[in-house]
Amino acid sequence: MAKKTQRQPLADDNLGVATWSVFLRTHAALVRTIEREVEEATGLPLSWYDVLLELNAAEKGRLRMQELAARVVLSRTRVSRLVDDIESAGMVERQPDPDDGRAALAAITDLGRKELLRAAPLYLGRIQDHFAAHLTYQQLRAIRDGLEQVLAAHEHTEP
Amino acid sequence: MAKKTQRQPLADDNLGVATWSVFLRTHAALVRTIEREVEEATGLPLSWYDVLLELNAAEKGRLRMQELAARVVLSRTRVSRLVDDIESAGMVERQPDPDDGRAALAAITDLGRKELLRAAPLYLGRIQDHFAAHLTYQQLRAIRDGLEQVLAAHEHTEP
DNA sequence: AAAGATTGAATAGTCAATCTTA
DNA sequence: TAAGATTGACTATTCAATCTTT
Repeated sequence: MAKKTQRQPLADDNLGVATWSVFLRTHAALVRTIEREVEEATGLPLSWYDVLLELNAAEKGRLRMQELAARVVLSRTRVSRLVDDIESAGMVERQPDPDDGRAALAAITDLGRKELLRAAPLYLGRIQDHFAAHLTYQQLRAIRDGLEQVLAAHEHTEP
Repeated sequence: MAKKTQRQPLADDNLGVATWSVFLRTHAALVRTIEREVEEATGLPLSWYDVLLELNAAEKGRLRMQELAARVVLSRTRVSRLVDDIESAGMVERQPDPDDGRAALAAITDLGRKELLRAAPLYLGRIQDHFAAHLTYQQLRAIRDGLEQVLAAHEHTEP
């Protein structure tokens, strides 16, 4: 009846926890490395890239601050100050929302698009080198589909 | 010759980038939620749990600060101050290293083990609910194995 | 000088309070 | 009053500087 789980009851003795653990460790290692390398190579912090990417993909290249915050991955709760910084660098500009005087729009500028296009291949290259290159097509699909399920379930529960 | 990549050259038009993207989004969403829920339920910050878990698993329940920093996932560069805080709460204690006067050992106390054992089932439950429950056995294995490959490759390149 | 650890100073991230418009 | 955004104040994270021991 004695089982090996007795020896180390808190560790990776079950598949779900082991998967979660490697998920955390991989994120910590890769995000830091890629962030540093992209900033070294382009001068653009990854958080700026994140904002410019979302604005560029949006209708008319602009979004309300709230929507921008919802789409961005890296600096969620800092968007207002982040946009300040990127605006100082001339890569976005704030515009009033014609439909709602309370809202503010952040719009990507020509310089912003230029910088985004310059940085993009470098970022994509790092993702390829550090992440995708080590996985097979089947593994990539399994990870993408699996995590999409997890994320969908999460968005279903949390508002 | 025209291809659809022309339309949206920066977005998720390739599997590697799409997988990376959902990887980032899942991490951002889940870590925040689980962190909050575990702290609410146990009073123990996840960063403390992280430290206690590694110390508990280590030989004699203690590690040199450097080794602890290397094993911890959440607050890598903060270990010294983190151990200060956990020490104030009586869950770890610093000990001199008999073999090297420069080094310091962090050792888990009885209270630390008690708190860890109390928090563990709650943390594991959240991992199950928010993460593992939404994946099949096959998906969990694919994610675990895939990310382990990625991490191994990373540790092979970066020292 | 170099390794191990801690600390100071700067940036990033979070939560609640505030200010403006609907 | 409530929604949208910004700001203040607090905590977390990081990097370089420092202090001690080898």
